[in-house]
Amino acid sequence: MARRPSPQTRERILDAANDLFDRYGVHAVGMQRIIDEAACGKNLLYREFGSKDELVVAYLERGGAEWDVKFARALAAAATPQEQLVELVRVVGAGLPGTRGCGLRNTLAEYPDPDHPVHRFIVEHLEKVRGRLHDLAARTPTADPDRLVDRILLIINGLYSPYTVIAGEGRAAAEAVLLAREIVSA
Amino acid sequence: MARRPSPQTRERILDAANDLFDRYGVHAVGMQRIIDEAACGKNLLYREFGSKDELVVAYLERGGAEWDVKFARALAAAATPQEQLVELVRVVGAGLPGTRGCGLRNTLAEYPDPDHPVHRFIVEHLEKVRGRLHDLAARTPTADPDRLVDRILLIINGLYSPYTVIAGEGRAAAEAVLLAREIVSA
DNA sequence: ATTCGGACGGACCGATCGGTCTGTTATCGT
DNA sequence: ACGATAACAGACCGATCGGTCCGTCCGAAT
Repeated sequence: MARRPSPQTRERILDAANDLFDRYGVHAVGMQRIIDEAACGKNLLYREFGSKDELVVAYLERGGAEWDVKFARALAAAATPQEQLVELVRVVGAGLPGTRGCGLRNTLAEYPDPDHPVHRFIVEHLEKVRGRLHDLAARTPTADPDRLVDRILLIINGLYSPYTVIAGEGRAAAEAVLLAREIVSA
Repeated sequence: MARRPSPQTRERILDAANDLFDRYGVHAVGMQRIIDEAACGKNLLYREFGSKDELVVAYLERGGAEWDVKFARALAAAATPQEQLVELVRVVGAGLPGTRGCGLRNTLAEYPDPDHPVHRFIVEHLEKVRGRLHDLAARTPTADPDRLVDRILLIINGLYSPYTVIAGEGRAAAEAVLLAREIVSA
């Protein structure tokens, strides 16, 4: 009959939101700014994403997918589970420059209300991450996989700290890999 | 002649701002909310603090002072520089429950613009922290104090991660102390 | 008792927030 | 060519943002 809805509009909007949320944080970015950046009508954005919260969740889903890529890359780059954990730390550190850290963790800080869907989504994702790390740790010769997970997460979370990200992420990233190597071989 | 300005009003306002900023983040808290909480007139707040940015800086100064207390406590609680570093990690971990992490680091994430006075203040403070850690590390028998500082900071920053703070800060705090102990005695 | 000035509440400012709705333009299928 | 519909722009909504300003009230010094 008539004009068909373009399937890539949703992606274009999400691209713009992703960039702005990553750079400035969720609360600091208004919907109009996203609309300007995406060069779309306000109607279109609210058709694709019913509310800002929904858009934020979509942004976080993409962030979670990026983490999956990191995880897969680390698994592929090393043979043993120990080396894979170290490689994961290396991948995280290598991904820091030019970013503001981890969108999921940064956004979690902006939504302290544990009942908020955005908060719940992030915690859920991070628990999944912990689960996958645990699976990996359980396949290492360590006597206490939980402890190994705690330590690796401590390092990764430390790398994602705003302080680390902004001041000298280079040194921290290198040191994190060395520390991770010692931890997994202990 | 007339009524004298009460010297504790400034503290009362700062108390309210401190509590709200700590709990919800800077961007999420409006001035009116602080005024309501402090039960003061809007005039008074803007006489004591010329703008929201100034109030935020005052809030961060108090956060910096709290860090100084933590540092002093760690120095007093142990004899050797190695043990003092471990103690510092322990103090940080012990201070986590019931908080949203570190106000300075959380606020840094909210002010990504490196030219903004709030951003600059935080980076300046954190560099001072690094300096004091370096002084401490230099008095340990380690061959590479810089590396030791990087590792301790990685742990502390990891503890202050929103993820650590919200999900299971107990395990992380205990593990951080153990890891710090291994690091300083390596 | 009068008066001076600080504390307070709130009206008010322009701008922006998230969100809704309408009108115009452009592109498609028939 | 025509008509249907998606995409776009923007007016508009109430609420809130940071910030200014004014009027009232009250406490203390004279």
